[in-house]
Amino acid sequence: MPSRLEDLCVQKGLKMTDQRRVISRVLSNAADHPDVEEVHRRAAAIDHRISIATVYRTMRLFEEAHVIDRLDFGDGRARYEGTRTDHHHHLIDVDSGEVIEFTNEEMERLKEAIARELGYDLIGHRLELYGVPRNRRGEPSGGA
Amino acid sequence: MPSRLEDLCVQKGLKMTDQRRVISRVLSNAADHPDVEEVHRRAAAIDHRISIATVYRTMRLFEEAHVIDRLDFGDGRARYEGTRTDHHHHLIDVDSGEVIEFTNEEMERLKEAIARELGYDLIGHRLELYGVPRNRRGEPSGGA
DNA sequence: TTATATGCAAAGATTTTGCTTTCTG
DNA sequence: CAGAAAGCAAAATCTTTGCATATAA
Repeated sequence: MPSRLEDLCVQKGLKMTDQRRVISRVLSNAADHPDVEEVHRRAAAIDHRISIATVYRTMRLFEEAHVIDRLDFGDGRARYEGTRTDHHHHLIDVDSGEVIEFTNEEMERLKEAIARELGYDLIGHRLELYGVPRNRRGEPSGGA
Repeated sequence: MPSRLEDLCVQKGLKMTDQRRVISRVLSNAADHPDVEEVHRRAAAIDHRISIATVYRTMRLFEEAHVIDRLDFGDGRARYEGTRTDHHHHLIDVDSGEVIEFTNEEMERLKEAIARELGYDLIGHRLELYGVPRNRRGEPSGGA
């Protein structure tokens, strides 16, 4: 059975190879935000005939076709998630590294309003919040 | 005359070398968001006795001391700006690459509220809007 | 003086690319 | 079959680091 993202690829007219099917499946099943190395690891577990170069090339292709979204959590490498219909954002728990997704209608409205006010049409945006759990306390946020 | 950021460094107890003074000055005078290479270029124009390695080390030091903020506009390298008192964000003009800064009190409140609702204390955040000028036309804004 | 900073070049990490072979449509 | 994709390894970016020398406090 074709994965959700595989369907999306076909819909967009992408030529489908075994590798792309596997990567589609990995990303369709991912509940998290894997980086390229992790995608490659999971893909290779399904079918080892897949190189890291192909993963890189495929991620770029998928990104340009809007099949996936590239994320950036500030750690120097790209993370990915399958493109979704809901506009959502991420809160990164800096203690655990956990990523919490959230949606917020007011935020959507506000972003549009700000862009319009500045004379722009919004075509993209990125919001990440970095936080620490509220009931855990005492973390010194001091220097080095 | 010491630059604004040089004062900040001294205030934070950082040992001041000629290189750090020059970098402080470059960043104090920057109205944009230079990357490391650009900082090095400008610093070397003032005093060539400064290596790219020192710029990297100094940027990290300054960032950790909260003398500067690291930004990320999604192009794979870090950008910097002197730390300011106002919480501001960036709208990137994807046509020209120009970066427009803005502040928005409602946004500040909203972010805090969202984090609190999710059970977190906000310690950082990042918001970038990507837009195209509204009075320039012809760009098909199609896509998913 | 003594710990710290700098320069240089080598090493790391992530991502891209040239070229040959393989495969999709 | 023709043009596109994959694999592999080399290269390109951006950033960090080891070590000897120079410098701030």
